[in-house]
Amino acid sequence: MASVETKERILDAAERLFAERGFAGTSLRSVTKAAGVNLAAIHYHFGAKEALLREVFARRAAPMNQERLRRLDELETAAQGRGVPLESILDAFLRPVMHLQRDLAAEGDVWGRLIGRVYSEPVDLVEAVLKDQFVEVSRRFMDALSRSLADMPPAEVHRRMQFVIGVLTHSLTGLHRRAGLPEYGGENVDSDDSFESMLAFLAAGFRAPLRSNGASVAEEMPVKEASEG
Amino acid sequence: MASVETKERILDAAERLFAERGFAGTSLRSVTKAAGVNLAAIHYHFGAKEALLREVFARRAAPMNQERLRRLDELETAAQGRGVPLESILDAFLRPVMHLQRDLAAEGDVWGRLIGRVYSEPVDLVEAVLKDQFVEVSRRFMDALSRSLADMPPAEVHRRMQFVIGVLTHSLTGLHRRAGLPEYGGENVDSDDSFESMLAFLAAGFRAPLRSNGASVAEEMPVKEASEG
DNA sequence: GTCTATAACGGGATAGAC
DNA sequence: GTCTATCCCGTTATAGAC
Repeated sequence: MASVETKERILDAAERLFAERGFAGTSLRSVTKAAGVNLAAIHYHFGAKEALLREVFARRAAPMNQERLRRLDELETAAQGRGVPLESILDAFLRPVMHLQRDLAAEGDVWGRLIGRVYSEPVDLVEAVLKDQFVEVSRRFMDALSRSLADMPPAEVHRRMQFVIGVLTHSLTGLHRRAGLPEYGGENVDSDDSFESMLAFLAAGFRAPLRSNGASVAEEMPVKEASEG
Repeated sequence: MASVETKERILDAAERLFAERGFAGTSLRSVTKAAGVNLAAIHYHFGAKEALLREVFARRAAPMNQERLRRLDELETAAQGRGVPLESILDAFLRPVMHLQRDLAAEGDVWGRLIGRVYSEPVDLVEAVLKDQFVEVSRRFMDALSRSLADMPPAEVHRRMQFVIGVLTHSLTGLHRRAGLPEYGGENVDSDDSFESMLAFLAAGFRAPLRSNGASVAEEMPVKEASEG
């Protein structure tokens, strides 16, 4: 009876601490302290630290990704094989994250920061904990994008999808709210305006034609006048 | 004499380990082992773990940011107050990172991964270690962008600049090379093609008009029929 | 299911010889 | 400048009482 409460209190506390300090930076003792439980309770319920992170993450990610796939299914059914519009695909990918982030933030939760942070944990940890949650979503959305953007090589679609994920995770960490420059306004990342802005940015970026292979990293930048070095 | 060598060996080893495992996940003992030096040598040369991170980061970031500012100066001089084109500003911001990343990667260095990772360290650490390196660059580029995009509110410019940073840092971590789906090609993030793709994506995204305030996060997504793309 | 107690180890930092 | 040795604390994980 109290076991369920205990388990959820541990999950809540761990979610917050992992989000704020990362995996290595969070001690199990700090979790027990924040949750008001005993150290042994964590090992009883989860077995080990890494398994705790796995459950913390899966608790939110699983329903979120189901919702993403549900929306994509709906779009593809409606499209009847004609290819789903890019904006709709991106919307189906991004909106469930934002919904969940917003709803949980209202309860004081920090899922948004966690998902952003977990992406930058050491690779081994990510593969052990996070990868399973995203394999299907990645494949399904990549396929949908490739069909929608038939002119774009799959490798390029994949690359641009990584840009989308970069924008998403960086926004979710909300780091710039404090690390950014205050004079330009501490806008909330999860506001509706911000989501619309993100969607417009990403859709336009995704559609950008590849430039006529002009400059390369090796060349200098295209400054006309001023000399350079 | 050997002191300089020792100090640089420590910096090199610490750069690699911080990049791979993060700050909290890296022990000073692991650094000494990788560098082949004594534990006390780190405290002699740097004083404390956080100061070591600061020096590791500043060693690369300082010249990189000077180069960014030099390029921006050049552009603004050439523009004679007429406003620098968006693409050139983004180029000046992004290319020095890519140059440095590519040059160091050729020596087996991992600066790219470090800069990507450091951005996702706990906020307090970022403010203590990283913020100083970027205050001037942020202000200068924000000003240039706001002048170039005179129609866009500064808060929106700031928001979109965060999107740029999200794409940049996520690309630099190179995480998707392993966590992504292998069948779509393990493209190198630092290839010239990838840089051109990023620049085209970001410039187009930055120019995207704000949508006519149609949907909001609270509303449902805009599935009409199945029409167009 | 929850507790106390402790094992077994690794962490950052420092003193002081050389 | 570089070393050894050590302090002192925190870490994960487990054993076993209740």
